[in-house]
Amino acid sequence: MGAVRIATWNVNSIRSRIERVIPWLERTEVDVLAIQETKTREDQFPFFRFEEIGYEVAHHGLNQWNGVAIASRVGLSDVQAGFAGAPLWGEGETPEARHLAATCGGLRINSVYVPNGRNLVDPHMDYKVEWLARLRDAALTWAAQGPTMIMGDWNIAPQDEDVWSMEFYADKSHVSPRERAAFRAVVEAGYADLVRPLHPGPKVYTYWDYQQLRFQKGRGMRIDFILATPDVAARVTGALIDREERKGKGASDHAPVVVDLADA
DNA sequence: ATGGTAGAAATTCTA
Repeated sequence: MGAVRIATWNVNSIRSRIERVIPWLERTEVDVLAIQETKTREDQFPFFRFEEIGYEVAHHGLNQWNGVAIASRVGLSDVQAGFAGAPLWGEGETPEARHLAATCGGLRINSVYVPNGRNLVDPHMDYKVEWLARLRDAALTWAAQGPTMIMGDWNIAPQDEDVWSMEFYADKSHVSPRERAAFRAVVEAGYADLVRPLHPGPKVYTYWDYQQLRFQKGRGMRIDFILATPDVAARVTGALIDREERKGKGASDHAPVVVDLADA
């Protein structure tokens, strides 16, 4: 496989964002895009818009919440929705669309949308930590099977420098020791952060709340990550957090994160 | 001025 450009992007509704996503794909020449928060059922996903510009798409969406997809122009096979052991949500044991895997260009691509813990004492926080623990178990298996990438919205800021104010987040979700330990455990299952070495902080963010002019004020969080096994990490030739896509009317609250990989 | 932003769907939930 030759050089490839891989990206992840929480689009916050694929239907409301499609007129940004399609031109962005064409402009940036991304070969594989992992998408999170499609917020749509299968029958409402705009498959044709991707197909008409040369991408195959796999999507996993159950309702108006969550939803993950992978678009690829370097092949897309062995699609798997959900990983083995993934917990169900709540008393109702509701399945949620938070993981999709496919093989693209010789790489095993995992698009993940980690649950939002909401706050430190919410039941969603226990669910989040459990979900990450089970992801870690799956990730350990994947790392032994071949070149693997796990990318998406992790809803965790692993380091203090990954938020605009630790004082603001001190008693909130995303920065707690539990969440950070759960993220670190996935990394320690055999993965590297492909972007941080090229774009160290502080003040490097991938998400800015829509409220309070957070983007304009530079008040963001780094919560979207591309992790990969060492064989993939050794191929990285460049990385970009595309802040331009956070600008203007109709932007997602997340920026796309992009890496370039050299020939295998 | 008791709000604030955005999206999906249904009069509220999620982030």
